[in-house]
Amino acid sequence: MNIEKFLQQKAAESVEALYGPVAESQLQIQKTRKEFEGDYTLVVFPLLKLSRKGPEQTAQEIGSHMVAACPDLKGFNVIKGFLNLVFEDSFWAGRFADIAADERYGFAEPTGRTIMVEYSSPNTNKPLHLGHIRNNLLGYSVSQILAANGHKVIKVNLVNDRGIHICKSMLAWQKYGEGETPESSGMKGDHLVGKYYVEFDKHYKAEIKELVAQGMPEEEAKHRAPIIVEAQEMLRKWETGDPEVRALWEKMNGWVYEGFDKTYKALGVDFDKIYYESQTYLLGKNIVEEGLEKGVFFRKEDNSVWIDLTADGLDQKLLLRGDGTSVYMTQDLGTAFRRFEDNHLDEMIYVVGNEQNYHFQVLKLVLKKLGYDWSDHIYHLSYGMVELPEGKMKSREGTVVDADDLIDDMVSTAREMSQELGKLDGCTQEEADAVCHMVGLGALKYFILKVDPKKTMLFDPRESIDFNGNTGPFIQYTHARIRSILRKADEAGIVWATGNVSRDYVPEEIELIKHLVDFPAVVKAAGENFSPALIGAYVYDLAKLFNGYYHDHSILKEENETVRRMRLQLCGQVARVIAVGMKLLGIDVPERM
RNA sequence: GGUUCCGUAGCUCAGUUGGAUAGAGCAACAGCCUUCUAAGCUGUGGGUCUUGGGUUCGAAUCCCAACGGAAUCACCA
Repeated sequence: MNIEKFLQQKAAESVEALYGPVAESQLQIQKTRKEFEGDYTLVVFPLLKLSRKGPEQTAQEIGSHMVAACPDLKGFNVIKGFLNLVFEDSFWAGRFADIAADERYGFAEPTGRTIMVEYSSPNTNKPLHLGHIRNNLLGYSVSQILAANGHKVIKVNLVNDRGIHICKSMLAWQKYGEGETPESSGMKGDHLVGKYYVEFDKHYKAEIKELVAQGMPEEEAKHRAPIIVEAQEMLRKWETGDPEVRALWEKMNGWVYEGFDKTYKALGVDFDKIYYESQTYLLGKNIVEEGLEKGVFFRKEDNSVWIDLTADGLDQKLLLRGDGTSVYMTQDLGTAFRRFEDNHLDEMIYVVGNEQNYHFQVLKLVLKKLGYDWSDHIYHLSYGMVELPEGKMKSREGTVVDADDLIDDMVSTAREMSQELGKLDGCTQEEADAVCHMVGLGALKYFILKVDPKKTMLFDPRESIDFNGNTGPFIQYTHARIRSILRKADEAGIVWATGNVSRDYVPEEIELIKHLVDFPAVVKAAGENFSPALIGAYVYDLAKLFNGYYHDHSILKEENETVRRMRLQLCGQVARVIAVGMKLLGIDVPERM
């Protein structure tokens, strides 16, 4: 049951009885701000035309009528044009009982809708960095949130495993690698391959410089440098299926996948299906044919195929090269088509950085012009870049924050902090390791996910990510403290999960129950807005509320048995909602820390 | 130059379809551990919501303009 809707209904009845018919949009119910007394507030300004009275008097009349008509309401007060309504404690006791009885609290009923979420989508020529971390965490979290909203979610990863950039790493390894392998070097496979990508670039730049010194224009040198010519030759060989090149490609990609798997595992993300571009890059040509037949596309003299989007405020866009080979857009048209056909998707979500806004705008528009209705069900979850204080991260300039390094740093910081505080002294090494990983990753994930996805965010490597304040560890710590209380209650043989409970609440308890009541609406909003940040803010507020309560009221030491039981149950539900909420962010919470 | 997005405290960020005196955290300062975990709690200071117009009972939020920043406008993916 939605309390806002319930109150809106009650308000409508009262307003109609007092002043006549009223539109739903006129009845604005919102939570009462905490500096005023009350639970929910009706804004009466929009109703003044109906009542033909001043705000104060209108609010008084509606308030009196509502309280008289609804036994759950204890009273009301009016400040300016705001009617603040107060519920009986018994009402909140009822809501709390509902929550406790609902084993799937926060999860919506199945909708029957199938949604595919594509995220991660790395290149196999270099290791993952902080930008990929944001992508992965967002994609995974949004998938969890959509699933909680009752949708069937298919998580997919489209690996960009072919193309000139891959050949660059391969060629450099062939020329300068001297047979180096992950085993022989002790390097993680993706890092080893990345090393040769950088190596290529070094030699390439040196060759360009030399050619320019010999008098060649720079633009020409970029195309004529021997090493790039060789890389392009390698790509041609790859495309014709040259066994030697293919074998090298498979070997080096294998190293990269092994490396990626470790990073994915450390991040706690996974996929239901992995696509490889080497298998999908030929898709889409039939769509190009179709577009030509329908007259939506056109062919230029050089045989290349285009679509003219100038009437839509965009440019002309290439869809197929003159030699008949495909481009990025061709493949994306093909894969989108294939995915909707094969999976009967209701929605397709691409978690891709905002640098590709234009691409997705074009993709949707092209499909629309071809007459595919499902183009409306493509959504580009466009997230902002992660910037460093110096600006954008650039792989080739070495100004990237490496994903594995960052994860390791976070875990070791968590370990240092735990040792300093003596938190894990009683634990086995295994338990301690697990908690440090949980906390370190919790700090990282929360740091990333608490920011609105669409906004550019800043990461300063010189300032380590916080473990105090509005952070993942703060929330994890709150959970651990609650679990500790419940553990002690059980150890002391206190029966708290069943039996009579007090309904005599302190204000902080009402606040906690009110906050718990909001959870399903927050999950819904997070799903509709594809925003884990909403969940993050909610869970943080809940933890903060609880910590204040914990500080001021004893739980285990409460002598009145029914009060103590009520408090323990409240703790139990707070811990549960924290755990579920964090799970939607892909963050685990510990039993102790 | 065209298109899109952004501009809130010293810093990092919240601010639900327009609603009450714009909120957190960090940093700074002052307190609270013989009491369920101090990764916690309480308090103080800190704001022309970039600027200027407009819409209205009411604007950080909507509209227009200016200024500042980012992305993109590839036969790369």
